[in-house]
Amino acid sequence: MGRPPCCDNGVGVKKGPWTPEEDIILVSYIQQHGPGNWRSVPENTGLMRCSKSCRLRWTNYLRPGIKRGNFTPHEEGIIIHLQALLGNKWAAIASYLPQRTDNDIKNYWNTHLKKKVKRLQQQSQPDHHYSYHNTSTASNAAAVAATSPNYYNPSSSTHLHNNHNLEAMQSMVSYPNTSNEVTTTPKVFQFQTWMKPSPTASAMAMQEFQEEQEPAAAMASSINGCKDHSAVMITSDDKLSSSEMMMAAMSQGDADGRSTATTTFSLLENWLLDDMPGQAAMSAMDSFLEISAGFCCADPIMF
DNA sequence: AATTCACGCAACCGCCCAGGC
DNA sequence: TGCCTGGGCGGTTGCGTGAAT
Repeated sequence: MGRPPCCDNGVGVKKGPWTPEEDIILVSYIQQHGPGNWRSVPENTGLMRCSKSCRLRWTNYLRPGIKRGNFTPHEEGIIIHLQALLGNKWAAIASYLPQRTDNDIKNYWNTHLKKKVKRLQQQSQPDHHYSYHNTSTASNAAAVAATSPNYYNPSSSTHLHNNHNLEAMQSMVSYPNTSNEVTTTPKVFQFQTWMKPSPTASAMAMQEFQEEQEPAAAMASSINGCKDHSAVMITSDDKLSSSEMMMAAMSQGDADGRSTATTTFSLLENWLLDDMPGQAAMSAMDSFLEISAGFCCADPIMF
């Protein structure tokens, strides 16, 4: 027999949409006391809400820095790709899109991207010899992707598959994660996986994003989106997390080309090495640089 | 203009996990 | 060691809104 829901005991616990007044009360309380200890929030504020409801309202709606709606093709690409790699680990995916909430990403996936990916999988099926036993699982999607000739161009990417280096990197992933970020997979391994061939559907989806827009408009959108993103990062008074810098760097790299490659790369280094202590970081860096030497000259990263 | 339908999103529900005792 | 509790997460629901008929 499980524990009763936290809100079960509350006769008179309010449900449904939050009012602006409730929002103000919650925000002002958190501004004074900080987030956390959610149990005490309804007690101390007089809000007739359960603690979970308060936490959700804060994390999904009221928290500063949240970007809502209008997912860019860039963000869609990240979501599709990470969903294929990680499955429905929305919190983990959200950690790569710092301005988005897991709930937002989950909703967007369920309402937009899932259909799109599914449709593209169906479209691509006649063209392939692969049998999709269960394309709903991330592992299968990734497995299919790993052998997909439609997406993966061996001639341009063989340098990304230096087994020696990849093994060296994988051997380091057991170090404790000292970062506060929510990660289910150490960053080095994530990045290594990221550089691997992507799921067929993901690749096709992203191809479709490009095709859906006029090339010039797509380029403008991409650049504007990236620059907006970067502008937010640069002008923000908040201290940037490494993952934020990572995303900004990747955006900037796309927009500005190789001129920012060096800067971008140092940001990538910082982001990757967040996970690791000194000696391991240096060791990882050596391996990473061997791979990245090829990466810099490879086809543009897909986002 | 009224009704129906589809979609998007905020919020809830229930399970799981980690930490404290 | 086991229980209790709070917090986190993913799945699902239900309402509001706009499009279609």
